[in-house]
Amino acid sequence: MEKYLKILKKCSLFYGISDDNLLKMLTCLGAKIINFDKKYTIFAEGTTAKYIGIMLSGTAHTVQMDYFGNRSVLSVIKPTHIFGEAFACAEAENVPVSVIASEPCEVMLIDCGHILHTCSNNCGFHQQLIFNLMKDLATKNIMFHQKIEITSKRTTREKLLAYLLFRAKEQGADSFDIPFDRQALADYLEVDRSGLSAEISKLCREGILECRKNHFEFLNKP
Amino acid sequence: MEKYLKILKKCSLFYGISDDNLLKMLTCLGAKIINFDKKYTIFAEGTTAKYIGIMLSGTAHTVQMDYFGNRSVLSVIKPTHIFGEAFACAEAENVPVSVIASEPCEVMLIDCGHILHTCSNNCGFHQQLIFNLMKDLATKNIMFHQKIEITSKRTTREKLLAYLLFRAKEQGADSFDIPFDRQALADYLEVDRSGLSAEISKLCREGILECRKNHFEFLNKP
DNA sequence: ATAAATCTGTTGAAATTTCAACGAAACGAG
DNA sequence: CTCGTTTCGTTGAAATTTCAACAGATTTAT
Repeated sequence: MEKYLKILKKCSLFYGISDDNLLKMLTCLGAKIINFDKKYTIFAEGTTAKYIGIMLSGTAHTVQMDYFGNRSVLSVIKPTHIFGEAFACAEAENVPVSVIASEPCEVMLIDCGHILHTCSNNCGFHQQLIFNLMKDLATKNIMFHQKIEITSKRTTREKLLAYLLFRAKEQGADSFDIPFDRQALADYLEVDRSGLSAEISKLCREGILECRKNHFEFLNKP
Repeated sequence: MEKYLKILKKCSLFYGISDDNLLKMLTCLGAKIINFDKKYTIFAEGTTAKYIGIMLSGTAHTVQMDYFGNRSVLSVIKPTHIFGEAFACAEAENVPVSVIASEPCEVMLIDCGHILHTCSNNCGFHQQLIFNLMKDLATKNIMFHQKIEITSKRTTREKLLAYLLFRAKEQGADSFDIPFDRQALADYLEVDRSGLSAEISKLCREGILECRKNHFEFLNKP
């Protein structure tokens, strides 16, 4: 476990908890670590939520499929991020999304019941843990607002610009990277991939944007 | 306060707390009650979140406007519902949405700091309150998933059907009401109002649906 | 009850998106 | 390095959405 301490300390779930206590707590919580290869399913749609996941290394996407097989990417999961906590905390019986590794991953899984119901040993850190979890849930709530704000735009161009302006603001620079390839970006924005490519080209031709793969730069903000 | 007890007891925030304790707690929390007329702003976009709201009577909508003035309705708030808790718990400084009364409302406001930071009197109910708040946040998180699932469909028809099928399932009947007028439904689905009206008419002509104002009935599920 | 305001359904034209198909470029495995 | 695979940008046609405008229905205010 100790080899993951550096990552775990950056995880919002463990904010304000000392190294010693963190390690003891993980044992107490029954935390386990599992590896997933690229494209493997970490949490599967339709199953019952029980575990909270913590990404230790690699990347995964939260993905939703509709009847017709259209894929929608809801979020990107990077090291130190936690995931699945909403379904676990709400005790959902039929999770409507999957979490899929987009590159090889190491994931820590913690049974949510162990967090919510203070253990018989009554470690005092549980209070802090619960508090951290609440702040995380609230923050994710707000992130969904952002996704909805972006995808509620009516045209591909507006969605793309709204998304890129958010990322630029987030990284505090006109020059920035995004964590999606074209198809994943199209899925996130809920638009057609080819139409998205066309729109990116158009913005470049218009001198508003410069783009090389996942790297973008605003030349003139619109 | 006592006249609101019946509503408050149905509020998920106070689940598992006895009447006596609830009334004592409200005093301790400094809860206050405010009235809003139709169309009045309860929480304004751009301000700092501090209070959690509890709807006592009336209805409100969570609304978001983009640069160009397009309105998006994110959720409907009915009596017993709580709102604003995500921003208050995350201590957001610039709330990106407004809450607007869609009919005259009575609202209870509680300073979120009073909930999160156990008071000096150290009433024991705070633990339960915090637990309830967490479950609420997790549940709302899942509701956003649903909105995203619906609006990620590509056509007006698919969005409308996805929405109506959710509502039918929710109310456990093929005959059901929705809490939106046409414009609000169009805003929720992120589509054009006239196109939505046209699609509703079309579904009725096709014998799939029957519709009278806010009341819908599936004759043949698609 | 009446007038004013709001909501709703319809239409057709214009704008936009989706879809399918293709070749070029980038990537990965052996 | 080369082959096979995946990603990417482009295109034009078909499908869909948006927009603007209007009239009938419904609701609200006086």
